[in-house]
Amino acid sequence: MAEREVDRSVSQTVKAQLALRDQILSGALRPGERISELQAVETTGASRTPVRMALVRLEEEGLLEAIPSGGFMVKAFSERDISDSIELRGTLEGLAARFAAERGVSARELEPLKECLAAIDELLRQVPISVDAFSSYVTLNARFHALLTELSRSPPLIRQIDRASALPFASPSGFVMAQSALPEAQQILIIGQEHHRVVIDAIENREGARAEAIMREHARLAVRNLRLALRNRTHLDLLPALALIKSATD
Amino acid sequence: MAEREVDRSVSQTVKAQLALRDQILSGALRPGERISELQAVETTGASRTPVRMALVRLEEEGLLEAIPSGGFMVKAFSERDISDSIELRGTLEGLAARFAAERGVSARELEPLKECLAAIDELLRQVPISVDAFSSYVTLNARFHALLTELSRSPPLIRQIDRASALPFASPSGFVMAQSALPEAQQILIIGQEHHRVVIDAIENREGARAEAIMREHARLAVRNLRLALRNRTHLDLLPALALIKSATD
DNA sequence: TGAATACGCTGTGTATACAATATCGCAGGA
DNA sequence: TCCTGCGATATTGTATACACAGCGTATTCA
Repeated sequence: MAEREVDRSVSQTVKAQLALRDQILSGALRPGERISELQAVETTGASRTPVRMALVRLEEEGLLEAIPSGGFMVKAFSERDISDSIELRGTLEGLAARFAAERGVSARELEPLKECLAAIDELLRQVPISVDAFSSYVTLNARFHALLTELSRSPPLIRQIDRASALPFASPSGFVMAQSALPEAQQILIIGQEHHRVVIDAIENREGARAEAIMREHARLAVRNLRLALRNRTHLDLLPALALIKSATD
Repeated sequence: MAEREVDRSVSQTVKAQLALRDQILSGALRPGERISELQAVETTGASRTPVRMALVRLEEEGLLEAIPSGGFMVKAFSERDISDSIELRGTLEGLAARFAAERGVSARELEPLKECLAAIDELLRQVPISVDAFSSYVTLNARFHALLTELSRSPPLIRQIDRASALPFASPSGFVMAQSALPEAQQILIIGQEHHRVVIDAIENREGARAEAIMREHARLAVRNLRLALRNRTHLDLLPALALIKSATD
């Protein structure tokens, strides 16, 4: 134990998990690289048990992959893996929107969504949008998606959506940031906001099919834009999560 | 250590996980019941570290729930949780079928699916179906769904479908067994088989939307039948997985 | 007699020691 | 020179010990 000071305010497992995730997302650990427990113990300061725990959790999140002979490696993603993940989440959110519409949502429950919508409207009034406003947009957008998911009132579905969003590039914030690299960024944000407006309207009028369709379109748009952004890799370093893309895209 | 003989042929973690899952699914552990590590150590014969590992994995599978103050409890499911889980998997499989259709599948890749289909046809020729044949049907059906999922060639999607099928009542075998309790069981199996036939046809003709629609319908049918089966709880003990349903369905 | 405090026990989180296995390198023989 | 086998080393899997926290109970004081 010696002089290693232990921070008791937060569990060692969580601490190790966060530290490891940072290392992966920041690119300190390259995709495909094997990650050894001992090495992780040194860099995180926790001991082997919590580190192992953290590694297992990160595997579940999808950031790591178990090596059959033992140990873990940083997972590498192809461009298609990423677009599939986004479309996957869109499909799940579509189902959530349909559940919300079919099961009925009170005006009171819809209130936070509408507030979110209005706040984003306010932000988008700026042309061009400032860096600060964009950052607020990312937060509000994530909040909107989370609230929408909750409306489904289906714990199994919510759980699954959370898992699908665990990969940084598949999270609402992730793909908004990817799109921001495009010159048409502002236009894209405005279209996205239009989708948000439509889905609320569809849920209010209990039109399940329409609510579902618009969320899927929302995701498909994101996929198209991500492809564009990857073509002209200009400001792509904006999105550290993309460090996970394997260099040799197949 | 003393006289505890250790089985080295399979990892202790896996052994503990299987033993615990058996206990949960067999109903030895009631839903909502707290499960203590020490108790699990005694019943599984493994030591605390692998047991903890197994508990974490079972939590990820969705069978257990972490208690904030520490420890785990057996998760309880409402009837709606179960039908949502089935519909969720249907939606995911629909996406897989669409991917398969849109991305194209060679005749060679479709071969195993068709063999599966033919084998099931053979089984269904018996009227009424024997217990043995039914058991073969369950296996073949699971195989069909797994093969179909593979055809999507989308690792993220396959991964998600696997997770969605982890809960026993959400797996292909699970809901087939639930439906078997109904008097119209034979008829239901025949309709299901028709769905299988259509999805292969749609994939062959690259009709993504049709392939997707039929898989969703497939799941919706299962949900309807599950509801029926739960109404007249006659042979419901056929499905041990349903031990997880909380007694007071909300 | 009731309430409050203290003590003890059960159980989890963490650390570390030990055992088993896989991989890599080196040496010897074909 | 290449292949194979054996050994050493490194790393994971497993077991257990220790510490701290939460909770229940019992005892004492008002």
